[in-house]
This record gives sequence, C-alpha cells and structure tokens, in this order.
Amino acid sequence: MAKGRYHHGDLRSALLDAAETLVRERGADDWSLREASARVGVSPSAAYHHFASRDALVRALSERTLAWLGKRLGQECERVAGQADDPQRRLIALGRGYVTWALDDPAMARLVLRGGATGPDSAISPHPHDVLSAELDRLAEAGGLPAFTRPGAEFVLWAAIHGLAVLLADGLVRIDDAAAVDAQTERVVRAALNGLARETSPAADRPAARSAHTERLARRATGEPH
Amino acid sequence: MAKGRYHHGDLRSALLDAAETLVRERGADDWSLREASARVGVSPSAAYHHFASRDALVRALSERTLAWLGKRLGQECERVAGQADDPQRRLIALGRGYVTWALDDPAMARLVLRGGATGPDSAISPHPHDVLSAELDRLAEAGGLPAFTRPGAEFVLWAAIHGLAVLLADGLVRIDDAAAVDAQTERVVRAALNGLARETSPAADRPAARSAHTERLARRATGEPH
DNA sequence: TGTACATCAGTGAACGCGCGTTCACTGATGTAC
DNA sequence: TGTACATCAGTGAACGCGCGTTCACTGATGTAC
Repeated sequence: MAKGRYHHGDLRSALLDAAETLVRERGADDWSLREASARVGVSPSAAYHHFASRDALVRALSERTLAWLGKRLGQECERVAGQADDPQRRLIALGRGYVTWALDDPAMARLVLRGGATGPDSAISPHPHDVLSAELDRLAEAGGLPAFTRPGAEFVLWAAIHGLAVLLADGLVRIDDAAAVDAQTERVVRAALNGLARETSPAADRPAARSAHTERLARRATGEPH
Repeated sequence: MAKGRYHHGDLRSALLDAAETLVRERGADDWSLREASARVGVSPSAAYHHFASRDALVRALSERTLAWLGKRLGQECERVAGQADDPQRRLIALGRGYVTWALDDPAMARLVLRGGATGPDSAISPHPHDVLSAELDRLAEAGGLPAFTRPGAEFVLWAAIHGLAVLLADGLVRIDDAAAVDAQTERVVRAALNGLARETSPAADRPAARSAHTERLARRATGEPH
C-alpha cells in the first residue's frame, strides 16, 4: 500500500470517497468524474475500469450510502432499546437518525433521497425502508398499533419522516439548534403513530403503495427481467 | 402580435414557458438556456435582456410555479367548502392538490420543491405555505384542533404531505391508480391531524421551525438586508 | 527459484460537444416637439 | 402630421471552458510450470 505505485489498490472505493467529498463541497451535481479522478491522483480514464459511466459511479455512491443509513437507523433503534418503556421510542429514534442525517449531510441526502439513483439489481442491505417496516411490525406486535392499521402504515410514517428530512435538507424549513430538530422529529413521529392508532377502519384490502426497493426485491424473487 | 417580427412581444413569458416544457421533457436540470431560446426562435443572448443568468431564469420559473400552486391549493379547498360537514375536508383537499400535482408534473415538482430556487425578494403570492397555515387556523378556530397544539402544527402537516409528494415524484414510492393516491393522501393527512389533536402538551413556548418563505417576509418587514 | 506469459489496472492524448456569457452591433418602437 | 432621437429588444460571432468517453498503449502483478 505504498505511495506512488502504479496500481492503486482500491481505486473503486477511493473514487467513491472522492465523489462523496465533492458532493459535500459543491452540491449533489456540481462535480465531474474528472475531478474525482484528479483528487485520487489518477487519470480520468482509469475510472472506467471500475464504473461503466459517471452515472454508474453516482449510483454506486447512492447505494453505499443507503446501506450505511439503513445500518445506522437500526443501531439508533437498538441504542434506545434499554430504556424503552415507551414502545414508540424506537421509531422516534429511527426518525431522529433519518432527519439528523439529512440535516448534517444535506448534499448527500439530496443525492440519495432524490431516488432513481439505484439500479435494478442493487443489493442495498439493510435498506432503510426495511428497517422502518420491521420497527412498525415490532410496534404492532407489542400492541402499540391496532393490527388492522398495520398494512401500509410504513408509507404514512415514511412520508412524515422523509418530508421533514427533505424540507430541512433543502432549506425550505429551518430549525436552529439540534435539540429543536429532535423535538420536531419526535412531534412528527408521535403525531403520525397516534394518528394511525386512532384509525377506525382498515385503509383498503390490499396495500396500494409499494416502495421501489420492495418492487425490486419482488421482481428478483420471481425472476422477472429488468 | 404577428409572427416574424423583430420584437417578440413577451419574450420573458415565452422563455419561461419553453423552460417549463424542457423541464417536463428532459428533467429538472437537463436543459440549457440556449435550448429554451432556440425553442422560442430567438438568439441565446436575447434571454439576457430578461434574465441576468440561467439561474435567474430557473428561479423565476420556480416562483411562478409556486404562486400557481398556492392559488390552486386555495381553490381546491374552496371546491369542497360546500359539502364540508367534516372540518378536515379542506385540508385533505389541500393535501390532494399538493400530491397529485407532484405526481402529475414530477419534473417541475422536483425543480420547485428542491428549494433554494427562490430569491430573497421573491413575491410568491399566495405561497403554498401560507395557504396551509390559513387552513390550519381555520380548523383550529372551528374547534378541530386544540388551540395549544396549533403553533408549529403546519410543519407537522407539511412534512407529511410534502413527504408523500416527493416520495411519489421521485419514484421512491409507487401507487398505480389515481384513486389509490387520493386514498393514501387522505390517510396521511387524517393521521397527522388526528395525531396532532391527540397531543397532550404544547410542544414548546416558541415555535422553533420557520419556513424559508416566512423568514423572507419577516426580513422584508423589518427592513433587514439580504 | 526462475522464467514465460496472460491478465489486470493504469496512462495520456484525442474526440466532439454544447454550454453560459459577453460584446459591438442594429432594427424597431415610441415620445417630444 | 412629420421628423429627430433616445430607448428598447433583438442579432450573431466569439470567448474560454470543462465535460464524458474512447482508444491504443504499457507498466505491474500473479500464476503455471
């Protein structure tokens, strides 16, 4: 791993790192594959041994980040598992993880949450959407949510959390200190969960909404192309 | 207003229209000022008599669209005003207007909702955020929301609606038919409102969140610069 | 242990491209008298 | 009503730029014998 060698060692990761830094410095789109290569100290064409196109590099970065986020959200839930007399606590922690990430790393959040950046065969694991669904299952099993309200509930909660996250990341809403962000997140999550718990009839026989990630998994399972 | 004349008549609007079409055809960012000029049948430099830069054109388009959306949301609320035995109906209509717009015109929604695209002295009227706030005021006055939960409630509801809208516009969530979109929107709005109505203590003495639009108005009122 | 050789992961020059913006200009418009 | 002239809103050529991607190449690595 000495310097100045002809072969880099792990150029793929290095390019992803450089791209990530550029996204933070200049925004989700305002950088080039050439710049990322230059940062790593490599010619632009070298990148093409690792990524088919600039777009593929962006997609790979997006997938890496989504997987990282999924892992972190799971950890945030676990961290509050001890003092969890309140069954909603884990989901509040999840929401907090999502929102604070978007606020701390807004350019990357824009890149990732804008969507469409993940390929059909991406294996993001654990996917944030799955982590959220699992937590809602847990809440429902613990009796914190009527069973008939469970189907599709993840889209209600996801919308609320995602909305707050992107409103903050995009600067449409500003909240000054971190404590107030946490308070606002908790308010949003609690309102969504309590609102769901108050529902009087099932939304529909079949859930009508599907996440792009779930669809990909389903397609892979049935062996469908594309 | 004959064709072939040297002076265009309303080049400014024509450029905004062309840009809007390009956004729809090719995505929020994948078009140039030169293309918009060419569509209108005018040289690229002509645009600079109406916009200081490409960025200014984007900003103007964004502002025009936000004002249009604000107006439409207000109309949607009025449309259901007659049959409004349920005081939440107006806000459900508002949410439906927001979400269906984002789904029907996703590229424009991405351009506009991404934020940062409105200048400091923009006069967007009526601003969607103001329409939402007014509707919540109305609901609170009608007793549909405990008074102490009203401060900051717009950010809870906005997060939920905005979240669903951008999840759909960005393709992170898919819902096939329009009726299911409406049902999902209604579920999200009801959950948020019922969750808010169930709150037991005020969130804080002072609202911690502020929208960028509200901040601009406040700055203008106090005569602060920038 | 040494050599031949396939494979891998780089180089560097070149491609064609369209972009945003500036500049000196000119044709059209409208107002003052 | 006619003319002079300032202003407005266009033209078209040119600027410098950096981009994504391709291509023929070569240096380094590792495996087989």
